[in-house]
Amino acid sequence: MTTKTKKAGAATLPLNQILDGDCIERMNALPANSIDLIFADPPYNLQLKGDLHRPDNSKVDAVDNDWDQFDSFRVYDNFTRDWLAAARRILKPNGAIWVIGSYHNVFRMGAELQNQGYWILNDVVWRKSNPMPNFRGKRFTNAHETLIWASKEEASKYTFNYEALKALNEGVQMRSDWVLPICTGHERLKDDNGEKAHPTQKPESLLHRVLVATTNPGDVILDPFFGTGTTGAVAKMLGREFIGIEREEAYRKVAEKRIAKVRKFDKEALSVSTSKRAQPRVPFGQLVERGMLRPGETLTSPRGKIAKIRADGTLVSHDVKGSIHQVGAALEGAPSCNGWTYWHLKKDGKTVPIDILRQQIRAEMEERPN
Amino acid sequence: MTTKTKKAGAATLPLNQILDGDCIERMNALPANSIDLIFADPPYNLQLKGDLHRPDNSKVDAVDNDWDQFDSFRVYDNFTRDWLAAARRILKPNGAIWVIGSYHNVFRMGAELQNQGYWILNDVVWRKSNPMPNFRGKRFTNAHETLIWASKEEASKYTFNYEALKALNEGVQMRSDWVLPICTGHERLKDDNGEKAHPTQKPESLLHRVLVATTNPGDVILDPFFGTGTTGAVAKMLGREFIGIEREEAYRKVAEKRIAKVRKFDKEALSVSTSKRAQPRVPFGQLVERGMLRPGETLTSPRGKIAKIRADGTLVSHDVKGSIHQVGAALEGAPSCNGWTYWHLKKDGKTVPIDILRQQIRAEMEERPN
DNA sequence: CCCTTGATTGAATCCTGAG
DNA sequence: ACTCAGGATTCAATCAAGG
Repeated sequence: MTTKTKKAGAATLPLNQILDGDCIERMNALPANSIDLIFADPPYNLQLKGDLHRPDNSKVDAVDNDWDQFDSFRVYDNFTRDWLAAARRILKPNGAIWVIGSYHNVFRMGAELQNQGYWILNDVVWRKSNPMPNFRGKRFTNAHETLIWASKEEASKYTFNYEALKALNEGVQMRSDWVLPICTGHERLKDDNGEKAHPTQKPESLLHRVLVATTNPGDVILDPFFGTGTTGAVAKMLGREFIGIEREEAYRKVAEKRIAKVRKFDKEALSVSTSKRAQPRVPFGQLVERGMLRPGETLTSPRGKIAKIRADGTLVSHDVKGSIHQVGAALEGAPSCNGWTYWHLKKDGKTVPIDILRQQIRAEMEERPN
Repeated sequence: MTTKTKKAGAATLPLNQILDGDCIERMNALPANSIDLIFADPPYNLQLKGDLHRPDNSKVDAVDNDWDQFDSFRVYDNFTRDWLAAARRILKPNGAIWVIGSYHNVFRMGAELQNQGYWILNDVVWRKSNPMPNFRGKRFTNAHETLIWASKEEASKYTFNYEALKALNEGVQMRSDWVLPICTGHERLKDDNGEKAHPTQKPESLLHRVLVATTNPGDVILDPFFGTGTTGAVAKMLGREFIGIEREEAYRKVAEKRIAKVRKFDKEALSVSTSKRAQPRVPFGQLVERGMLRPGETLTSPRGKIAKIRADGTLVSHDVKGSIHQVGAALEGAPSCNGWTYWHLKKDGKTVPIDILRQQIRAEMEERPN
């Protein structure tokens, strides 16, 4: 993967680069509706305190009376409002965002996401398997951080690789609580003095799960608080494109060096389990046309209902006529019915769902795609 | 424990009673600085559209009660602001509050808590061991709810029974994520028709942990959204005083009957509250996410079969795709296969089963349980 | 009595493409 | 924008019934 640009409407995107400067200005300079996914790990209120200014630009002092505290929330809220608005503009209509935070800032981010019309899809808890203990024993060990996954708007057709995530979780659907270790050991980047290069480096396993779940290969992922580039490193591994924004030169340098060393996984490794929805549609009538089923033959349901196949690929059962789905639904008094799994036929003495015939056709299409 | 009143400054408190009517008016009628702890489970403002059916076509019994309907975020925010303000006035200076919610409302509650000068001590995640799945496969299983624990103000000397919680947790610090089952079975209260008496009854184990952690015997606990009285029932068991407020007569009746039956220090209830530790199940996908195995790497079987690892933790070998177990079984023509012992990798020149990687992760979990 | 099997259920912002 | 219809989609726990 090399640095390149990508056409997005009239303008181009600076792909696989780390932009310097203020993330709001940088995002405002990008074309609207051009980004597939944003991952954002913004600074927390506490860490911002030294930098905070009142709306009139006077410095906020460290006194913790109520007014000052409210004032600092207001400054943080303005900051949150502005970067979330800039992010929303550049997201594609079907784009989505992830934000991560702790109780210091995540409630304000979540409320502002909702206020701006983002549509929350899940809040996800990153449950740290090796958190820092609470040394003074005055509170519960702070053992998790919260992520919020939201689409640009309620109507967005967001990306979610359900089957891949289910595969990652040994065949049961992935839950909203993720147990993952914090970033330590050789993965934790050090600066020239051997100190940790960034105070809150996120583990690559976290980004791996986020990107496998909610992007596809080739998607463009933007991280406005790039830090030491975990998002970029994992995006590159997974065959995605990234755009990073980071105002601290020291972090940019570490990130560039880090990402240069990353190798992309090979193509076959990047394909993931897909759902049936992604497979080609096979009309039931095709089974009849192909002679796999004969008009006049009967199908049975698990509970003993019977229907007869007609030449046009519809079924008839007493006075009910229609598609395999409609007749199944009508006989069960159900709002809907998947006829492919509902109706069965006798084959070699065994009763099997007609879906196995569809699978045969799909296998053929796989071999000889048209 | 009987109904009684307690001197609180000039006024008295209606202890161990369920007050009817609006919780804001009722709280405003109580003396200031008189309550030790508030536990609040307000309406979540779920915004459900159509019906939802399970794959077997049964209909999900949704929370569609009038009390959960709000016209807009603005209306909900005003409601939240008013009841949180009323709650704060009646809390003692060293008092604290717990609120519980989901992503629909918890961010708005958290932000307003901060705005009003409450001091957040922890956000706590209730990880449900048996949540309702995501039936359509469109999102992550919504497997948790969030609690926020906050003191009345930053300077409050709040109650935290560190050692008791540590004991509850088999000798290690209690973390901010709690694994507890949802309320089902005989604990779930039924109405006269045998239907669930309340759509969102909380488990007693949850309240047990909250009250043991942050109150002492004799403390006064107020619940402004009392429902069927879980807070009151557990408070009574644990020798605390409670005040409930509930505007629905049906819920009040159920709660009164329930609490009358509760005996103090009910041993069985105590034993229910300590959740058994979950078996550490390690999905193969986690080895990939954690970088212990790389997508694209190959695994081998004892008899020389080869498979390649994909980014979602599945394997591919020629035209066979699936979990480590599925692919192993297919290649051997066997009905099943333990992929952990079947598949091997090269490590330090030796061929070893991938199970040693799982053992590594389990060892880590052993060291730092929970 | 035990064991197996099947039915039921839980705070849910739960479909999508063709016409 | 809309409607219509194909057809994809579930985990853990409790409890009752049957063997």
